[in-house]
Amino acid sequence: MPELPEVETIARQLRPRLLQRHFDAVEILWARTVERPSPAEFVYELLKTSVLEVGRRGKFLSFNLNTGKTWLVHLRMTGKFRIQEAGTPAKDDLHTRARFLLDDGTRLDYVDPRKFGRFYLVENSHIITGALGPEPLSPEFTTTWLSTALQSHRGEIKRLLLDQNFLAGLGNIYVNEALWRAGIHPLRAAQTLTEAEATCLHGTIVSVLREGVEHGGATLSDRQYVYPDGSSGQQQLHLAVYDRAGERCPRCGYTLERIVQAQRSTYFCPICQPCTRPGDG
DNA sequence: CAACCGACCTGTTCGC
DNA sequence: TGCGAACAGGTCGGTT
Repeated sequence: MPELPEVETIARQLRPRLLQRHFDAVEILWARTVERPSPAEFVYELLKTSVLEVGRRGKFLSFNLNTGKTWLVHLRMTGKFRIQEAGTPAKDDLHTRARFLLDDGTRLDYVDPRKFGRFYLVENSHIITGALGPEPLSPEFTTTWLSTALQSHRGEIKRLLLDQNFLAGLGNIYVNEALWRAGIHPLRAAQTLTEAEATCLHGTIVSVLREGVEHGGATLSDRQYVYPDGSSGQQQLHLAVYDRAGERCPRCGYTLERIVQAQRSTYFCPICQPCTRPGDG
């Protein structure tokens, strides 16, 4: 499910539920969910600790613990958290991979059908997130930075924007949307973007992510819950191109196209996103 | 280096 | 209806 806006929404929902709470019980039902340390050590280290801070870095959720360690979660494709209120009959999901009992009686389930999501418990979050690129919604992500950074990359702009070590948090949905809004063809070589295009792209990356957060992220699959409290996002109603091959471009009315790039679907408008830069013919 | 590909997994949808 | 192929919001590691 999650790109930056979805992970941010999850963090915001979990924060008030987890701050100052202790873990009274921790169960790992699918061992490979815990990347490090071992599942047994993970359980041992988490038990009886409390949560001082809930945050996000790129697509990672982070929980700072009173032991000084940090629990990081990457949800990958299908990871989800679900809060089950104290005193209500707990519903079991076939795909629950880990369970946490909090000291207020709340149960926190980690559900992940495809088992791709990973937990990390580390002394310093930098061990896991240190190589990530800048946060697109932070002051360090500036037009100047983007414009300059693009110049040293010969590869396709879409692939580059999906690279978390270049910029942290964009995924397939928001990259497609940002490029469409900026009128930039996804196959363009990054370093061929003009300064004006880089400036525009910077603006669309920020706006598409901000809107995503404002709308509570995108919920693509209609089944089950998505967020810890059982709610869904609304950003999917505002997507112009993602998963819309064959439909009309909201801007010009031409038929949207799908191509495959780095083994992932790319959606774009061949009219609004010409494959050459302005003035090249 | 960059591009490519399989691996990791399960579920849903689409085409014949 | 059934069955296999393609596809899915992500990333890593090994090979050209």
